[in-house]
Amino acid sequence: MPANPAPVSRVTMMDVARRAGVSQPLVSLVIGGNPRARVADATRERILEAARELGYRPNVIARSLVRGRAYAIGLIIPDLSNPFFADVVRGAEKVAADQGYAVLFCDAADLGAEHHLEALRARQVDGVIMDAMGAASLEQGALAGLNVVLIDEPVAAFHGVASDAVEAGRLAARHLLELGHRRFGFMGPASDVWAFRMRERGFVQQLRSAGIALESDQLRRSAATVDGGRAAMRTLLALEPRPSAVFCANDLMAVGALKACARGGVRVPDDVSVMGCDDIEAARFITPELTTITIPARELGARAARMLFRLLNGEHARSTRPLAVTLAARGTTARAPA
Amino acid sequence: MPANPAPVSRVTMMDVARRAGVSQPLVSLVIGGNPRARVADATRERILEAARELGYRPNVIARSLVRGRAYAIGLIIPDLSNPFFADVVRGAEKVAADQGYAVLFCDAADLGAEHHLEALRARQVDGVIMDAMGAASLEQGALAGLNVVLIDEPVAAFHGVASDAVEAGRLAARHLLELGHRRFGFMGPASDVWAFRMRERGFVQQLRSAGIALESDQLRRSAATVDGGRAAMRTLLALEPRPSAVFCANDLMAVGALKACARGGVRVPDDVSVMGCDDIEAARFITPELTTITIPARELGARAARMLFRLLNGEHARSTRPLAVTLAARGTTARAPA
DNA sequence: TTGTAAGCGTTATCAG
DNA sequence: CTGATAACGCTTACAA
Repeated sequence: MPANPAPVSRVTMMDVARRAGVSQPLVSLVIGGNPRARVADATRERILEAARELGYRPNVIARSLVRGRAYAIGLIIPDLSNPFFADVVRGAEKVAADQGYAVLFCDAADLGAEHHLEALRARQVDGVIMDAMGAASLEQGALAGLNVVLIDEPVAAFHGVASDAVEAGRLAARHLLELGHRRFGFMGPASDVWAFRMRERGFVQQLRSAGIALESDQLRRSAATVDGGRAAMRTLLALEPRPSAVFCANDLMAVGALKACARGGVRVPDDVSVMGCDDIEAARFITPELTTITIPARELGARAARMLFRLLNGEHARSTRPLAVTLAARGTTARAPA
Repeated sequence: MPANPAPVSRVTMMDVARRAGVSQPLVSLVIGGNPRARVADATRERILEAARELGYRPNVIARSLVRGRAYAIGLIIPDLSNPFFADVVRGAEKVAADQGYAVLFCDAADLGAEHHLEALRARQVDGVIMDAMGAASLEQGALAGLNVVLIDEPVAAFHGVASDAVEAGRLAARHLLELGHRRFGFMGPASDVWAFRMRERGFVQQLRSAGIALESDQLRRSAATVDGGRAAMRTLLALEPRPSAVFCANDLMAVGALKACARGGVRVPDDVSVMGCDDIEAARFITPELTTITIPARELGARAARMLFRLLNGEHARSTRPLAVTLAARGTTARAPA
């Protein structure tokens, strides 16, 4: 059995200083790599060597305390089991790691955003990235005084990056219309998550401008999960007349919808066309591959991180325009049946 | 546009002390919640109220410095785009958050484990969880002096938790044998990741004890991804005679294998049975649903975290036996064709 | 060029 | 019970 807890780093600047026969602050000067530090080359060498021999590693905590910067950011997402958010995390983590920042990962599925925000505050994080967490509905002041970048949830009071969710809905509608569909269905969660609302809006708008109105029974509210999609599709399939094309608020729902079709003996895309939104990797696992709207999840995370760092550096973090989304026409959509 | 960087927490214990008319250390005593702190009820109340009014929040960084504990752990995984690891992360994060620990998330896909370990060290993390990162092949000393818990990679020198990977392979073989298959294929990555090696070993062993040997051409080396699986399956299908059952080292490969079958006009499971391993959620997205071995990813992460905390508390972290894996017999396997 | 002194926000150890 | 006083490891003036 391995040995027990060992202190991580016992070697301090003081140790290095003693070994090199200099004062501790001088070590700080050299190690800190301050470019304009004028230290005799000989001493510098001596210090660096002493540090190397001792295996010295700077203590970020101590540095944080004195500099008032934690060199860490918080990242809160609704649920890592949705691959879409996993990509957002990857994008943000990469950028942060490149900058030498740590990412304090928080999944709000269990503990709730407020709780995590409290914890992040206590850790003095330099900023927080939140994805689709209903920032508007957070307890008053949960975000006060924090450097925040919101993903896919434009709120005037905060910085943020977003995908072009309305366009996502429009693209879906356009694609389906072009295939000759005239009778539609839509499914999305009841929650007030911005991206879902906008996707729906874009979809409905585009249909309307083609002279097609959606009755309320063509518009199903259900959880944004596979099970939710399955349930919603069942009721949609029971409609009379039955929609020939269905747009799902995200890919997980679309997968559920497909399952419901398979179970109900409804052929996709021959009898009914199904579209998702997000373009998670699994969209191409299924057969036929899922027609969907590609949302650049990784880029969303990466941009949010970049924007946050710009903020932290006092640069003007101009809010960029929505990230472009694109149609990924694949196998679950086809011309409307005659 | 929102306002610029604001210091996170300006209120210190000193402020609270002044407001309550007591000394700062006394505030620490009260706030620290030390149960055996004998403080006059009146003063305690006064302090707590002052803290509330000022909106005081403890500064974890300062506490960390003096206590020599960061109350944070590092979590390094190979690649978050594999949903299996996302589940591991979820499990570990939940446990850590419950304990008031922060999780410094590190994806080794881009920067490499060594780099992240260095960064985690500098942050004085109390411990590190690593999943399938080839700890054995890490640069000498990269883990030295760190409290480490390894997932799915038993190394004598470190604590760890693992799934029963050999049994996973055996279960797959047994299932396929029971279905009457006699001619097999296996695909796995060339890397020396423990879990993959053991899955293969269990599979091969079980077949051998049934009197069946695998020729080298029935054993394909390929990346543990969808593309890798597709490529491997292509060559497997070209074999003469062709295997009637194929076990893939993980679900992503199996998905790729399925794609290759579809493309090659090979019916699953009628012509050939395909099995995966992991049981990621997407295993049930496809049709027919993927027969696979369920590896309790979340539990793996959760246990690793629990074990790490036991370690940190100086408790004897008994290494538990491998986590049980189970067969999930679904639609991609069937009786061997006549 | 280098050393001294002060302080970041806490906790912990002692005397009063 | 309470309150100085001294760390924790580092950065940053300011002296020498």
